[in-house]
Order: sequence, then C-alpha cells, then structure tokens
Amino acid sequence: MVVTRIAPSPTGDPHVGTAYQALFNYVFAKQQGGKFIVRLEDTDRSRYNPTSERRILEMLDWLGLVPDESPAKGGPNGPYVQSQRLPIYHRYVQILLEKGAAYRAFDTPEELAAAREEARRAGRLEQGYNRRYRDYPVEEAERRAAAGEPHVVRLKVPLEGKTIVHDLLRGPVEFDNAMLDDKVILKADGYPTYHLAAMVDDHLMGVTHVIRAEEWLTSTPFHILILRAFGWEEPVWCHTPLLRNPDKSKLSKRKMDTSVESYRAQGILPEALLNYLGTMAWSMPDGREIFSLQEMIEHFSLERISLGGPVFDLNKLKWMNGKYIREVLSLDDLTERVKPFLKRRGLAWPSEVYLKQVVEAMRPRFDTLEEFVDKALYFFTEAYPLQAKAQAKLEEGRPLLPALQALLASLPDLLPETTEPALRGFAEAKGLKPAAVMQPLRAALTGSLETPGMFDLLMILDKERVLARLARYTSQ
RNA sequence: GGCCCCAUCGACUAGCGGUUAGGUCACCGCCCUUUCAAGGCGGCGGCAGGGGUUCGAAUCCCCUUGGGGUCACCA
Repeated sequence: MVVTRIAPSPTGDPHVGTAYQALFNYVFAKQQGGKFIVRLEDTDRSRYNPTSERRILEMLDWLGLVPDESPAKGGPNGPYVQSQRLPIYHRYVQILLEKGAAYRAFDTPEELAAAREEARRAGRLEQGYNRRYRDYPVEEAERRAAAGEPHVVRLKVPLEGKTIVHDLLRGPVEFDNAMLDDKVILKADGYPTYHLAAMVDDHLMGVTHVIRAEEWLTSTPFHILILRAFGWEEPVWCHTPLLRNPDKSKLSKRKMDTSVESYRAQGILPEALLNYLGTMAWSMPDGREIFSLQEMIEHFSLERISLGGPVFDLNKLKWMNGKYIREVLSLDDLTERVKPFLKRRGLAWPSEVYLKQVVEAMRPRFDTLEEFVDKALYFFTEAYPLQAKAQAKLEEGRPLLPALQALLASLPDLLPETTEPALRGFAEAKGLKPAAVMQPLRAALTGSLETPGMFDLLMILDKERVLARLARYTSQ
C-alpha cells in the first residue's frame, strides 16, 4: 500500500509550502488508495512554537486534507510527534553505534566553529566536519560518554564511491561520497536530527513515497546512507520544485505572505487556495485550470509535475478565488461564508433573504470575502463613508435630488420594473443622459460610485431607506 | 565558492522530432453598459545563447549563460 506523509516542524505560522506538500502527498495517496500521514518534527527545541502544532493541524482540516494518521487522530504507528519518540531513536542510534556505522564525537560547538573558520581561511576544498573523532578508540569514547561527557553521534559516511539518488522526476542524481561529511544524527541534548528521525520514522511508519521539496535533494544521499546502514529499503524519492517569491528565490515570509492563516483571514477560500496550489508545477491533462480536490485526485500523476520553480502569484490566486466566488460556489454557500466576515466587523443583516440579495448583487464585484465587506458596507450600516469622487458627483447632481426624492416617493414600489422606466423617463424629460441622473443618485444612496446596478440597488435598499438617505441631502 | 537541480510569453503552464508554438493571469483595445465589476471578442508577448544528432528540432546530446537549492548539534 502507498503511504505518504508530510513532516512539518512546529516552528511558526502554518506555511503555504506545507499546504502545498500536503496537497501533493494527500492527492497521490488517495489516488493510490493509500494512506496519508502527518508527523510533527519537533526535534529542534530552540525553535519550538507551542501553538504551531495545533494550527498546522487546523490548517489541514480547513483545507480538507484530512490525514489518515496524525498527532490528533492517532493511529497504529504513533506517537506522531517526534519528541515523544526519543527512546526509539536512542535504540536505533545504539544499533548504528554497535555496527560501527556511527561514532561519538566530543567536539564542542566552539571547537567546530573554530575548525570551520580555520578551514575557510586555509581555503581548503573539503566541506563540513573534519572527522576528528571518526577513528577515535571506541572504548575511550564509551568511557567518556559513560562519564557523562556531552557529545553528539555522527554517521560514518563512506569516504569513497558514489551514492545515487533515484529521483522519480529527475532520474539518477549522482553524489560523490567524498563530498559528503559525517553528519550529526543525535544531538548533544539527546534529540535526533531530522536526518535520523525522519528515516527511522518513515521506515517504521511504512512510508513508501517521500514526496518533499527540492531543498532536500542534496541531503538525500545522506538519508540513503542511513537507510543502508540499517539495511532498510529506500522509498520512492520525489523532489518537487520549490514555491518561489516573485524574485524567484525560495518562498519566504520576509518577501511574501506565506501564512495560510493570513490568506484565510483575507477571505481566500480553501477550495481556491488548494486549486491554485494544484496549478503550481502541475497541470490537468486536459488543461482546465479550475478543478476540485476530487478531480485532482482522479487525474493526478507525479510524472506531470514540471520542474521549473513556480512563482507564487497573489494576483492569480485572487482571480481564482473570485472565480470560485462567482462561478463555483452556490449562492447559499457563498452567503454562509460571508457571514463570519460581517460578524467580525460588527455588521448585522436584517434577514437571510436580504443578505442573499446583497451577495448576489455583489457577486461579480469582489474577489475575497474580506473585499465583500469593504465594498458592501452601505448595505449593512448607515455609517458608510462618502468617497471623494462620489461627493463630487453628488454635488454636481444635487439640484436633481429633491425631484428624484419626490419621484421615488411617489412610486408604488421600488422594483426594477417600476424604477427603471421611472428613472429613464425622468432623465429623458430633463434632457439628461441616464448617467447624469444615476450617478448623483448612486452617490447619495451609497457614498460610492462603484456599486451594483441602480435598479437592484433600489430594490434591495428598500423605499424607506432610500428616502431616508436622500433626505440627508435634500432637507437642509 | 564546491556540489546538486532547473530553463517555453512579465507570471502559471500545454508541448514529450514534423504545431501558423496552444491556454490561463496580468496588460492594452473593442463590445455590453446607469457606475464599478463580471462577461464576450480581439491584441501585445515566449522556445536564453552557441554547437551538434537528424531529412526535420521548443522537444535528443554537449558547452556557455542565467536562475534556484544546499553546504548547522534547523528542519
């Protein structure tokens, strides 16, 4: 059975890169009838963020990428939080030590820094750790360890030969073992590094496909060496391109908004975010750009992942979100989604029917849920702003307002069938273009020059409110 | 800098030896129109460069250039 996983580390805000990886791992697993696991990699105690775990899990839930096994849900391979698996790692480190595949190293961080500095100054070719303890007598190392001397455990990497990563998307990628160094697998604080923990867990959890970001490609030979040291089978490796900033560098919160929570707060829909991420380095065989998670599962293949690093384009994300708002969601669904955004701004709506009318009228005019609130304020409060351009139009047409007020007051109702001929007739009688009447009226009723059509506006606002708002400008 | 990956319009991409190089976002124009949108129609714009292979290269190979990643007791 296919088993995939994501292994986010709880160090901060839930990241779109995590969502991206989750999407591909989830979709592939589901398509193959397999399992999708979430495992928290919290072995870096210094960067640990206590709220991060919960928020990452919430993000996946919001997106609808429901894991089969996770810290929250549990499963047969738990625990799913690495800090709770320390005894497991210690056991496996011991095995490597006994096999002579790893060794204890007593260098202090200061010594390592000094050695690095010296190597740099000497302009030496070889990179990384100088292997000072690689051939240190085992009995002596054990004695010092037993005496409680702080130390790390490093993998004994072969000095010669090549390690070949068979990447699903790139074919064989060769690395000279001489270019590798003896990486730390167990830190002085007793926590494993990513390299060891991930390989042990992937093996124990039966992960068959490691689909992860390209930044891991160059440490894959090291992972393969760990696997070999244990005598374990390799998973299928599949390194996907990195999401990029507009300047093509790796997506980062310094240059871009990378927080999924932030997009959610702006009123980006989970379906749209997922859909957009699904078009990053992947495409539907038939070229369609709007597709659901389910449709992606139906047509997905890892082979269709292209290798160029895609720039995360806010502009297109917004467009796609707008597409979902006006063409994919039902009116009822959209109306429901808009509610929390109104509430958060302290706005209320008189009835379900009213809200739905407003949403329908506004539908082609907003791309995010937050934008809906911004642009539809005058439907929900009398304290809407009068924009400068609208004010100018209003002043221009101010002389018309009393007559318009009288006209509208005289009508039996403000339905479009009634108001359209009335207003057009009014303009014609005055020898004016319709716009010369509509624009000042629009400005008076909404404080804006960007609104739904006048006749919809009048109907939704209702007679009483229309007249009251007009009275603001005619009663002095 | 060493090592590794990558390379089609400004952005996302289709293409997997023979296409007038297609679509989407953005941009521009037109239409629709009471405003703003949405929508429709049209336009601008690309195979990084150089060598090969081949009857024929965006497609295969090599080099150059460019971009990115990685070189932590972080993941």
